[in-house]
Amino acid sequence: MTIGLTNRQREVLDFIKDEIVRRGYPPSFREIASNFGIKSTNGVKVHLDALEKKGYINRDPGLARGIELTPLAGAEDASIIRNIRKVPIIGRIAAGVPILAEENLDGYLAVDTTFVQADGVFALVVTGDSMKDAGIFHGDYVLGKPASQYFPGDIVAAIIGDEATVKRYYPEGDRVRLEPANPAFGPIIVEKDLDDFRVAGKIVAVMRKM
Amino acid sequence: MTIGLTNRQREVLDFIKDEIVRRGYPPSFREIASNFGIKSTNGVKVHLDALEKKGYINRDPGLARGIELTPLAGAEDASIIRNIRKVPIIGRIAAGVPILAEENLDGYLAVDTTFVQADGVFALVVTGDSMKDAGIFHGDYVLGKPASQYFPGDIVAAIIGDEATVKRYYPEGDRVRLEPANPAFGPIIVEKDLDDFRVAGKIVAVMRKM
DNA sequence: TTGACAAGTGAACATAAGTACATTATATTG
DNA sequence: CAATATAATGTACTTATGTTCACTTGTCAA
Repeated sequence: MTIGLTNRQREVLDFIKDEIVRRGYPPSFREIASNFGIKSTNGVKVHLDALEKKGYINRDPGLARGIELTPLAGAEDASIIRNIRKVPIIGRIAAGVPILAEENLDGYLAVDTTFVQADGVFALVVTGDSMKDAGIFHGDYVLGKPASQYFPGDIVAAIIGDEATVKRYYPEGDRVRLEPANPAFGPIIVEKDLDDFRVAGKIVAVMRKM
Repeated sequence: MTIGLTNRQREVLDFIKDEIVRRGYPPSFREIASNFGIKSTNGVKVHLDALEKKGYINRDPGLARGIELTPLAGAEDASIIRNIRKVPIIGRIAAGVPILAEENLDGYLAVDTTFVQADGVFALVVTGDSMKDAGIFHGDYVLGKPASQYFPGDIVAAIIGDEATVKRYYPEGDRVRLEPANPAFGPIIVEKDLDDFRVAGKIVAVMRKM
């Protein structure tokens, strides 16, 4: 058995999905057959059996139009909404407005609640490889969670002027040392009470597209 | 005719909606009947005829489970969940079943479609730090996408026996070298055609909870 | 107190839809 | 070349599902 789907199986699965979206219920064997020019319902059955064995659909034997899509097939049922948070993506940071202000937003990222429980979490796209050794690369999304207090060694998203940067946080008297995790970079030292400096949140998750 | 819906008609409509959400396809006459303790399919038919006449559903005569909800019935717009995929999390891998078989599943992870477009993508929790230098740590979720072909240097999820491992893929004749990204670990060499070895997918995303 | 409507029973029926099995064709691969 | 996987055909069959019709019961308003 092919591990993935054969071309034909994929075509059949796509047709089923389209029909469900279009009509609200799955097609019958004969409808599938006629769509593909297949002249025997058994030709269809073989495909559906394969799709079921491979975990893309579920069927109750004998049930008319009883094709159930599994999440594998990209079925999105409403139950999913419960474990989802929409997290604002912070883009360019405008001066003088709160970080989560609309001007700064660059869309939303849907995130499973295993990654964020709290409100107020935001996402940021990392630029540069200064946190490489902490497994945070250029282009990664990081999720930041605002906290009332930050501890030495925390990886935080800090706003300096109109730029956000991700670094390790080390308070040092009335200054803060922002330490990269990459020997090729040096630390940034800033005055704690500087007007255009603030820590926006502690990094609680990293997400990378490859 | 009552202008709005009678209580009974509303109940029936709600049941139909629930069933569609729950199973992905509408109930049959007899399923509706049995849910309400109605002993004749005709009892159901009268309700459905009324619902259709009042514009809450559409039906194709004679069609099994051919109930279509109209916008009047509150066929909610799914746009909130349009950009979300549920991805199955592979846990322990049972022998002799496809990797995505139910036995292997350990729940689902909701993922933004910026991270996965294709179907068939699965998630895996990484064990060990053998891919540390590639920014993949112990405990990270990785998303794997089955492909028809894998190229040298691809980071892949490979199944060896009942274990999944994430490594760089290097084909070498009739063998495959699975190369870690951590000098503390050595490569794994396996026969390509070994029964209990297969490449399950190419890693397309990494997600880390911190 | 009649009529209209909602809600339902029960049985017979027609057809839509899934199942089973034997058989064919065409690639691919060792 | 034999073996295997994929993708079908065709027929017969079973069962799931929708339809029709005659009849009942209860409620409510004219």
